[in-house]
Amino acid sequence: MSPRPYRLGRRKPAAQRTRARVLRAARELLTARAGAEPFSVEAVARRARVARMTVYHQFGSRRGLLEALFDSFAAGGELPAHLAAAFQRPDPLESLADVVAAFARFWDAGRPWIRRVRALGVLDPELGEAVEARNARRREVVRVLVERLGQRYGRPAPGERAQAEALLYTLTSFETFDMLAGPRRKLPDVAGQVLFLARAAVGHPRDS
Amino acid sequence: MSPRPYRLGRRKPAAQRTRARVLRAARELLTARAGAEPFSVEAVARRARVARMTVYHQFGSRRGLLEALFDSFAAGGELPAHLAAAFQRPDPLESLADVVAAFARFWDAGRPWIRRVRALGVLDPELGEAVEARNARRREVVRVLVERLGQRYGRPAPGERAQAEALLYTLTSFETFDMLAGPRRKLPDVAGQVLFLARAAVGHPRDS
DNA sequence: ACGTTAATTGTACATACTGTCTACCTAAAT
DNA sequence: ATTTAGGTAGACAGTATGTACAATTAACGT
Repeated sequence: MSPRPYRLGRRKPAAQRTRARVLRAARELLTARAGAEPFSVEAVARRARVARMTVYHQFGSRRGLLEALFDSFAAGGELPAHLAAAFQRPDPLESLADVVAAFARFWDAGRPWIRRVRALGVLDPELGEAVEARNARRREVVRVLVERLGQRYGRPAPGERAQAEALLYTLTSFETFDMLAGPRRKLPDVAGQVLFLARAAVGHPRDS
Repeated sequence: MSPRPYRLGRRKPAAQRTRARVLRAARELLTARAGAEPFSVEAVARRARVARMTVYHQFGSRRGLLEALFDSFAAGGELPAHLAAAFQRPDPLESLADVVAAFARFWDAGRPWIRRVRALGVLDPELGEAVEARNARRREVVRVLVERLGQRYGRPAPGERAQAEALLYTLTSFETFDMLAGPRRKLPDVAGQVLFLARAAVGHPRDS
């Protein structure tokens, strides 16, 4: 009765390839220009040339597919490396600049479809929670940053620390980048503006 | 063959009452807590105790309903009066403070459902355009504000003006307020933080 | 008073999507 | 050879949109 042991072996890469194909199709579908075919499991399956049942088999549900998409993006990018490099800097103000730049590149890379996924997250509370959980890392980054700034430049007011965290969290959000970038602003410009506000938020306007 | 003239007369208020009832139901449905029944014409009609056909008759489509909802909110509030008052101020920096406060109250009043409508706007491009058009007024407000600041305090650099406009437009957006407010921050706190950043954005940090 | 108009409703329809289920085929593992 | 699991196919119930057509009702114009 107990199932005999079974490892996937050679089948695993094949399965992961179809998985990747589905994720790619989902990303493309969400990126789709103004025509905007609505995002549906059916459409994803069609585009990936896969049976709809395969999608459910691999991701469980529409929600699972979107969460997996978000994760694959976060895992595949260079964000962790950039953040690590940012915290190597001796001066926390330089860390701040690097962190802002890192998130700017990160958001910019996935701009068209991240916007849609976040919108879906607003409409579907459970998906929203999952998406929000992906921001926990950013929350932590901001917290550490503010802490180091406090140590280096000494601003011990307890309320101010929370305020600075809230501001930086908002300023480094996807929404801020997305709105500031608008339809055609260049990435460096936007990152520069965000950094400008971020420095003001932590009490260090202009250049030092 | 030409239809004989016909004014609604006494029937008009009755029709507008059902219209209002439908809009109210829509707003309530969008505000619905975590349970989050999905927003659908069917659900709105049920809640308004009205036939689904009536909704289509009055608003044309799901999209039309949402646009009408947005408009009714903008028309009904005190925002225009607050903005007018803001621009009465002699000092444009005081105008800025009032404008920020006005939008803060405006967004705060409709927070739960505005978030959802905007998400729907991201997913449905045509609705998105309609929603974006509602922001034209804010865009203009920001433009005039920056212009007056330039006249009063003299910062003629042409690029800087566009930058300041972009920043203020982003800072006064619903998304900024919504993120900064989080689940439980108080309105005055948030407005204060936004104003803080806004002053920095136009080159007047702190108090004067 | 009587025909007309428009708001509202009821029913039905074509289309599309979600999630679930059952059955099946097949390549790979044991 | 037998078992396991990935992928497929078809059907199903439930819900949604948008449209069409007919019916009801109350106010309107003459």
